[in-house]
Amino acid sequence: MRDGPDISRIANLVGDPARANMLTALMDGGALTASELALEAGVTAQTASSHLGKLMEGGLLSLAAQGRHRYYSLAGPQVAAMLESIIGVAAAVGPQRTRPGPRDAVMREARICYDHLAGEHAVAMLDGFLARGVLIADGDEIRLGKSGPPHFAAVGIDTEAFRKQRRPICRACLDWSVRRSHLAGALGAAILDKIIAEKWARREAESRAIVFSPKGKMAFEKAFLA
Amino acid sequence: MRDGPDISRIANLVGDPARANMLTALMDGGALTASELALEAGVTAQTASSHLGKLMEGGLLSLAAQGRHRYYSLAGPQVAAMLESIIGVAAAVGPQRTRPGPRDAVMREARICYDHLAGEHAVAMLDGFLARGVLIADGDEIRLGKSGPPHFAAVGIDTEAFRKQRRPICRACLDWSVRRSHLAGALGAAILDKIIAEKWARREAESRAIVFSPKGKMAFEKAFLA
DNA sequence: CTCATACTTCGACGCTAATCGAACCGTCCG
DNA sequence: CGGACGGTTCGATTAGCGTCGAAGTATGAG
Repeated sequence: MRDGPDISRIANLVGDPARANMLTALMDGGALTASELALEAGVTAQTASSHLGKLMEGGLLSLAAQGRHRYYSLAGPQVAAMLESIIGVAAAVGPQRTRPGPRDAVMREARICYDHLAGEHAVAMLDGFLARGVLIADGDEIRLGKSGPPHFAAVGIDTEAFRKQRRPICRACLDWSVRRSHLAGALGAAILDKIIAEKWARREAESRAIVFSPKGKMAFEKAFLA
Repeated sequence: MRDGPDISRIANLVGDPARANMLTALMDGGALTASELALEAGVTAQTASSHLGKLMEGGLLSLAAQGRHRYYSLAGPQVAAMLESIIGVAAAVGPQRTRPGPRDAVMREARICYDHLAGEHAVAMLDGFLARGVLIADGDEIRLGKSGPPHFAAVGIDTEAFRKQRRPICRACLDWSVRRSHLAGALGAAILDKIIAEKWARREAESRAIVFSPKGKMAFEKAFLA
């Protein structure tokens, strides 16, 4: 009845909550294992496997098998752009139903995004890193600047050790609330670890929100924003 | 488990074939009645009404009630852009499954889009109209040029009669195969009517493809491309 | 008023698809 | 080797949704 490519087939793939969660978790361009994606989506491994199969068949994901791990990632920037635009519509249209309460304000300020910090503080932090040359934006990628390693070593984060991992050290991750990038990757994860370890902030129960203590916030700003 | 707006809710709305057809039919920015959309989607009026209700609740459509007609249109350019990007992914990913056979080549060349001509011939025709000033592009809209009415009157199409209808005379409709606009609206429908009435071309059975006869093609080009 | 048209609501049917338990293939490690 | 772990496949259950027939509401025409 209609011409053109099968748009509903693609949209239907994104239309399932579990699959949508998986896709958004991959939006930073990274690769995650099937188990990680199952956890992210909040479903069991079998269910996740079924979903991943459908996403593969639909051409939205690409797969890199390494040993007994299978790393899934988005099939390309076009897919990421599509998800972006859907998020845009959902954000423009969604507020009608989820009224922004105090919890949401906290979420906007600081929260956990997979394993790193997100929200206004995270965006400000990345801005600061880039402004001071601690990190350098290289197109889509982010690299350590010359002053990077000593800067992080001063607060007890060994960037040299990251190089041994397969995981990229720095990665930009789009922040839905601020609409700009924050820092993901191994370094982003290490910074979050430090925030938790130093007890500068604590996780809200049953939520992804992060609440800084007054003293913790000052220490955090001194360490990463100065 | 995940932050941000409810992306799966939006995608799910587009994920149904009937709804996807309705949305793509509205992608030219025009407004269509509930009955027209039902026809476009290939479902009954009741089913269409149910779908339209969901699309409204989801914030993807806006509604203008006029008498006993209810004109639905996309809620905004953001929605259109989202659909664009989904179409882009579907087109990039789809070809793997529907290999382009001879039937598809015919479809690309000429086919019916609701009630008007689409495909390469249709795009070339609109290009010609605009180049010669028969039609004038006015931003997103298309109007009749000064030479328009006599030009169409010469082939037996009375553009004056169109003015009595509520339906817009000219409308641009995005062509999925050529990725540029072709002519829709009352004038587009009248041209297709003439093509069929003069037996310049015939409809393929069970398909939306249109096949021109050699003589018919010459007559068509003489009438609309000269 | 009566009839026709445009559209929505109600109710019931059928089918798809999401989900999980359990069993089945691999790979890594001791 | 054998055991642990990561992933997928199979099967069965269940819930949700799309679909249409029929009835209901509103608008317009004669």
